[in-house]
Order: sequence, then C-alpha cells, then structure tokens
Amino acid sequence: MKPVTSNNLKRDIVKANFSSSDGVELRLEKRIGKIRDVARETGLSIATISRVMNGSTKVTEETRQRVEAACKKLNYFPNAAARSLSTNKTKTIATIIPNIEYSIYAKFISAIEQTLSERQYSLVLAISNGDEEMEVKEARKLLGMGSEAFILSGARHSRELYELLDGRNIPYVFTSIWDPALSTPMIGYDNAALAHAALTYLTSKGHSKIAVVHGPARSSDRISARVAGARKACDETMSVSFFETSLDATGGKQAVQTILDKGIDVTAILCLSDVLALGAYFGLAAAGLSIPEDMSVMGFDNLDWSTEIVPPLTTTNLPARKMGRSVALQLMELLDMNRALEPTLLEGQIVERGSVLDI
Amino acid sequence: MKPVTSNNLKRDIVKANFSSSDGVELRLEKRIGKIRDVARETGLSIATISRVMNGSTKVTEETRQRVEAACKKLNYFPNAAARSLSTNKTKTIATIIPNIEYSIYAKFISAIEQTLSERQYSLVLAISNGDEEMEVKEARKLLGMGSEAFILSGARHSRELYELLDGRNIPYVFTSIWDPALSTPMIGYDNAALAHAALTYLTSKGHSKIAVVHGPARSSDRISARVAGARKACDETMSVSFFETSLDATGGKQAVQTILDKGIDVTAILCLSDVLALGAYFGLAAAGLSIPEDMSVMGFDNLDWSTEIVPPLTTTNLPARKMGRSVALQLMELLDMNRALEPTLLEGQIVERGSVLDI
DNA sequence: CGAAGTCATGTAACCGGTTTCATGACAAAC
DNA sequence: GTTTGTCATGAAACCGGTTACATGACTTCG
Repeated sequence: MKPVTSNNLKRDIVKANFSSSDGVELRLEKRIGKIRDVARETGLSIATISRVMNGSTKVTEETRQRVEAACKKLNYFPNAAARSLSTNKTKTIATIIPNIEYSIYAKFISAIEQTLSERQYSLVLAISNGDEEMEVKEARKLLGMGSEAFILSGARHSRELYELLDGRNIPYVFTSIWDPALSTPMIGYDNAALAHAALTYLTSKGHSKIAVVHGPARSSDRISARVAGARKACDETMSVSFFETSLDATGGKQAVQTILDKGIDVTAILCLSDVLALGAYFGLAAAGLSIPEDMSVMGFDNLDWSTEIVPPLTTTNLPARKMGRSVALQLMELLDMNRALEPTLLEGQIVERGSVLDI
Repeated sequence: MKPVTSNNLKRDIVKANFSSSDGVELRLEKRIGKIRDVARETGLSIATISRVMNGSTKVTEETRQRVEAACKKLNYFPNAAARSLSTNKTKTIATIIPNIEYSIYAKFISAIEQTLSERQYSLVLAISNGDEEMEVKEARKLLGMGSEAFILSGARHSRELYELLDGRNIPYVFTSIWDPALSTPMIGYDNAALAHAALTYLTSKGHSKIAVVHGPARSSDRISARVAGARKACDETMSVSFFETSLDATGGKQAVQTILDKGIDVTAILCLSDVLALGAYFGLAAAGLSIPEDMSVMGFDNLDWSTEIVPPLTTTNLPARKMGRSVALQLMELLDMNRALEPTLLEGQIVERGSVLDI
C-alpha cells in the first residue's frame, strides 16, 4: 500500500557544470556526507554526532575525536536548512539600504558585516534605490529566505513593510536617523541637530549669507531632516538659500554653478553630504574661485578623502561605523539572549579644518 | 513507551522583545500560520496548499482563491528552511570582497544584488579585508548558512578555500581579473592589458618619464597584474618608476609628495586606481602644481566624480556594473538550469579627458 | 552489597515544507 | 453503457538535522 520509494541516492547526488573556454566539463557527482553517514562510520547515533557538532559537553573526549575524524573523512558539514528548521534560527540579518555607492553606506555595511561575523551571523543585503515599493519587494524576498531581523535606513517606509514585519513579528531597527517621537527602536544620529549645528558653526564664523546644498529631500527623511535642521538655524538677520540637487559630485558642482550663474550673494556653501562638497570644490575650481578665500565650503559625513583634499574640508563627522557595529551587536543580543533593543543616539561632531573662512 | 510530547504550541509561539527608552515592552506572542493551518482553514490538504504557493497549474482557480484568502487571513508565509530542506535550494549566492569602501566594489555589489533580485535570489555579503584566513572563515560561515554559489575577487585564495568549495561541490567564479591560464570560471577584465594600454597611451602622448602609483601589490592579484602590465609596457627609452602606497586618497597624495620631495623627474603620473588619482590631484594642488600643465595624471576605474573633477580625469573605464550583472546572471542560470558558466572577458577602455598633456 | 546518582549515549518525535503516487470524479470516445 | 483518459486533490514518504526523554554502565555512599 505504501510505496517505499526511498531512492535516497538520487537526492544525494549533486551535479554541477563548469566549463572551460568552450567545452563543458562535467564535475563528477560527489556524495555529500550527511549526519547519518557519520553515525554509521563511527558506529554512534546521530544524536551524538549532533552533540559533537554543536559543542555539547555531554560527549567523551575520545568520542569527540572519533566523530571529528569521521566528519573530516566524509567531508561532512551540517545542512543549514535542516538545522534551522529544527532550531528555528537562521543567524541571518537583513539590511536594506537605499544605495551602496554613497560611501557613507559602504562604511556602515562594512561595520555591520564585520560585527555579525564575530558571532557567525550573516548579512543579507538588499538595495532599495530609495523606492518604497522596491523596498517591500526586497523585504518580502529577504523574509522568504529566513532573515531574523531587519536593519532599515531612516524611518520613512511603506505601511506594507511594517505590516509584513509586524505580522511575522520580525524585529527591525531604524538607522541613520533620530526621532524621539517614534516608538520603533532606532540607532542613529540626529541629522536635524547636526545640520543645525553646522549652520550655527558657519554663523559663528561670521557667515550670514549662506547657500545650503542638499540631495533630493523627498526621497529620504535623513536628507529632509538635515534640511529642516538647517532651516531652523536661520534667523531674520541671515539670508540662507537652499538648493536641491542630485546626491553626487555632479550635483554639487551644478549647484555651485547655479549659485554663481545667478549671482547669488553668499560667502559660504553648506553641503549636506561630503560628495556634494567634493562637487562644490570642483565647481569652484572650474570658476577659478579659491576656497576658503573666495568662498567657504562645509561638508557633512567626514568621508576619508576629506582630510586630504586641498584645502582640508571642514565637515561634520557621522558615526557610520559605530552605528553599524551597534545595530549588529544589539540585534544579535536580541536574537540570542532576548535582550531588548536600546534606542541609541550616537554623536556626530563638527570637524574643523581649512575650508571655512573666519570673517 | 513512546512519550508523545507533541506540545506543538510551545514551538509555535514566537516572542520578541522591543524596548522603548527605558522600559521593556513585550510584544505579545503571535502564532505564525503554518501550511497545516491553511489546510485546516480551507479544508484542503497541505499538498494543495503547497501547489498554490508554488504556482503549480494543477489547481482550480476557485481553489487557488480560497487558499490565497486563507493565507492572507492566517498571515501565512512558507518557511524558508523547510522549503529549502525539501528542495535542496536556498536561492542564496555568497560574495566575498576584500573591501566595500573602494567604490568600485560598491558598484559591483550593487549590480550583483539588483540582478539577483530579479529572480528572487539573495546576496549574502562577506568582507575579507584581503586576508586569506579571514576569507576562509567567512566562506565557512556562508557555506554553513547554505550559500549555493560563491563570487570571489581575484584568483589568489587559500588552498583551504578551494578544498572547502570543491569538497562540497559549490560552484565559484573569480571576478575582476582575467587569466587565460586558469581553468576556474572567470568573469572579469584584463588588468594587465588595461594597465599596459594606459601606459602606452601616456607614451603615445609623448610621455617617457612616468611615475606609476599603485596600492599594495602583495595583497591583491588585481593590483599586481596591473603593475605587471604597466611594467611590460616600458622599454629602455623610458624611465618609469613605481610607487606602492595605501589604496586611498591619502596614499595617492603621499606618493605625489614623495615624488616631488625626491625630485624625481617625471611628466606624468599613472595612478592604478582612481582614488589614488584623487589623492594625486590633492598632492599636486598642495604643491601648487597644475594639471596637466605641470604634471599629467591618469587614473584607473572611472569612478563617478572623475568627469567632474577639474581638470576632468583621463582614466580607464572598468566595467564593474556589467561584471556584477554578468556573474549574477550566469550563476543563476547555472543553479536554475544547469547551464555552464562561460568565462567572460569584459572590455575596459581608456577615457580621454583633460588630465593628460599632449607633449 | 544494594540503592541512588551520574553521565555518555541511543531512540524517536519533531521542525514545515515538497513531491510521488494513488484516488476518484467527470468527460470523451467507442 | 463501458472504457479510457484527464485532472484536481489527498496520503504519506522524505529532506537532515535537534532534542526530550529513556537507557544502561559505572560510581558513590550508607
């Protein structure tokens, strides 16, 4: 009545094709050791093998060695899916970022990955391009592959994403922002306050006619918070104008050209991202203007090259690495020991260098 | 005799802790729908539910809708581990890169991720810091979580890594390089040929006294290939000196300072990475020298800002995005349809802009 | 010397899906 | 009116681990 198929071998055989220049060379099938094989080889039960693989103490040293030898001999490696089906853990954390090419995100990601690795966690990465719909699609995919927690950028996300995550009870954290009004755990810095401080710094240096250059505010709450912060730092004695442009060197350069072409009277340009400042340097160089004599420039991010550029860029340091490390650590603690996430406000600071003139 | 534990509910309950500022707010347990629940809800068998979830055609339209409604109602989502245990597929591809902060890798990774996403594959990322031991450790972790294929940078890896991958019959690809002598599948560009072309280009512009600035050659075969290629382009009529430095703007700047301090007589500096060229611009600016009148500079990578810098940087375009897309595509074809990997040599090209003087 | 305790190991239930094969209803063909 | 075929659905084996509980050997102690 019950057809005992049990044609195990078929399943055990793995084939893969590799090719050389033109021909196709077939790797011969190779059986991958399973826990049963190790059990058979050693004459022990699979439970004991499992104990050895998981470092349980309830195993004789002699047994452990016998098992380890057999594992090596059979090339055994526990199957991830089986293990996580049993334990209900995947040790996988998902991160969705809008863009990886802005180097500030690269730093962040790099810190996350390295921290996760310390405890054998893996990072799955998705890029949303700042598009909410795309973000949900990616999240669905990442959930589908078993991500246990999500690291999100900013606090502006589609309702669908929250439903997805909340519905499955997946913990998530907002990063790169700080908003005490929100109840979702956050680990980041206060864009508004830092931008406010930057503008105030320029004021303290005697600048009152300032251009603020920033990336697309609609696409990101981090940018819009910076803009809002800078706006708040303005008073009626100052004349501050805002320029929205693309978030790259080209954008920064174009903004400067616009400012110059329109003859807007400013003594300083506050770029709300370092790449924009880089572009601004280029734009000013193209116009034959020198920094800071003819125009002061201030950045935001503190990217690596900002010390080296001539003149060295005065900017605001953002704790991207620290943030990555902190999110990763906290999420692992939550997953492993059920320790609550602690909203963390990281500090940024103005780094005074040579691109702002004291007038 | 057999204790029927079957305390399913315990396992079904998921708890997660979130916290607000100081208190600990416990999310109430929430049962996550399983395929059995959907079966019960609809009165169908789990097999049918599975068919619906996988888009099998052998289901009545009416049944499909009933199931879909139930899924929504129960918030059902197939369990990744269970599925991959059955199908022996994880739809996960691992990439190990030495560093993500060099923006050329960021481009590459970004292309990989976006391409994988098109077919619901996920990218797990690890960073080796150019360290072979670290790389093996990361690979072990990535394997342990079920990666089905590996994307590696360059061709220089530890024997242990190969044993690991070959032993489990996991396909892998070398990227960012091209070496016809190797039999491992490769998708990349010919660093040596491109560097050769770059130096030849400078020669064609009348330069015979040239400084070549490059990153740590020992740590990367991509860099050493470039150096070798540049070396090969030298002949006895020329005087070419090589400078090894750190792979960042600081390194480029320092190299220029060394060249200037030592009074080395060159008319052009070939930087084998654009970040180095950026540093070189800074170094020359600091010394009050102008490009290209006092010194020609050539880069390698064609990063975004290279069009905007003043003067625009003459460099070699590297097909990082195309490479990422191609690897991702080929690996998915291999995994899904067993289509053989096709070693692919992508073309780079010299981009003439304004940083090299024709003398 | 027997009872109780300790400890390494084994047995088997269980995780949540996929998939093969069986089944039975209904349609088409003869 | 059988026979044959088609097709949606169901039953159950299976994927490869983990782990609660059982077991039995060996200590320890009164």
